[in-house]
Amino acid sequence: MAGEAVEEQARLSELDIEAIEMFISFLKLVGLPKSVGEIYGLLFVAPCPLSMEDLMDRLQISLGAASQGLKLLRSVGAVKVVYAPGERRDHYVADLELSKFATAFIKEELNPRLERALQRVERMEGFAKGMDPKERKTAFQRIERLKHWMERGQKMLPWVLKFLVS
Amino acid sequence: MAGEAVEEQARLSELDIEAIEMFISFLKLVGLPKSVGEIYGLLFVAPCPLSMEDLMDRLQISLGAASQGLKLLRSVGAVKVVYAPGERRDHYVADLELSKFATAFIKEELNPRLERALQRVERMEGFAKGMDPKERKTAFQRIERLKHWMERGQKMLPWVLKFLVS
DNA sequence: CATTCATTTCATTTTTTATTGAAAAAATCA
DNA sequence: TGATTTTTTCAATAAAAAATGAAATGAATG
Repeated sequence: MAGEAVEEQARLSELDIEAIEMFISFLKLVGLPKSVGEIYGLLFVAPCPLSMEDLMDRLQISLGAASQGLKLLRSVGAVKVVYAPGERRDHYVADLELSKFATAFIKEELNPRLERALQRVERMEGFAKGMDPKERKTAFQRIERLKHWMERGQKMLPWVLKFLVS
Repeated sequence: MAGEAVEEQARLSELDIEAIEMFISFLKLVGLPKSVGEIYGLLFVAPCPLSMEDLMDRLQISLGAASQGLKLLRSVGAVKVVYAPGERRDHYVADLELSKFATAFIKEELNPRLERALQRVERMEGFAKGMDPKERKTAFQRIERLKHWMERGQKMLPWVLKFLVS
């Protein structure tokens, strides 16, 4: 009980910083907050599993941010728990398969929107039927174009997925 | 000077609302604010060109939001100005080519990040060289994986673009 | 099973982003 | 040109999103 838990300086290497900045930037693209990018970036280049406290100390983020960020990353499969024998704390490693983010984005963001959009298009066609002739024609043309785009999107997605999932 | 400019009720049809909601949802995906989705959605189904005031009245958005939203939409080519003879105000129509949004996103968001990322990867390789043997190996493996992914992304983009641009 | 340590949850605060509207600038018209 | 209308800009405000940290929950240890 003598050696006190002196606050570790917990520095980040230049390599760490590059990785972190890179992932902040890319994950923002799919709507993920900075803290998630930080966590994943650090884990991506970490030579060994890190505990939540390691992450908090080195990234200077709060308990809540660390816990929530890890939860999210686990939920998309981008981070795995590693049971370190003799250690009380859970330790985490990055799953290096970056397609995890893309597939999660497609499943959680894109596909639901596409589905809702298809329902909308049907409703829109219903509304367009009740318009007067001249306007109806252009309305249908435009709705048709929307449909065309959704179909195109739905055709492209599986292809993109196949391309992404190594 | 008798007939006063009584505030128009400026209702939105059910069709308008479906279109607006749909575009709010999709454009948010590429980082565009709600007001931009509203404007484009309304123009997309409008049977005739609308003025900025039309948009403000019907969408209940401010002058600033209308002006800035139109500016952005024009800048990506998603909205065109139509000169209505005898009319003082500019009128706007939607360019129905939805790929405009995708290409703008790729040019303005994706590509710049990819370029920065490639520079980062080079720097990271430099840093990794100065690490001790055991850590160096894994570091290089991971950086290699990043490179692999960027290349894959860069290969896929032109293909996606070709697919999108009808 | 009681205590300690680790993690999650969530109300609050902070930060970021979007919207507003008044003032400036630009365009139109007589 | 000068009066008037339209559009842009931007500082202030409002709204949305993210981060914080204290309290609740859940595990591990002895």
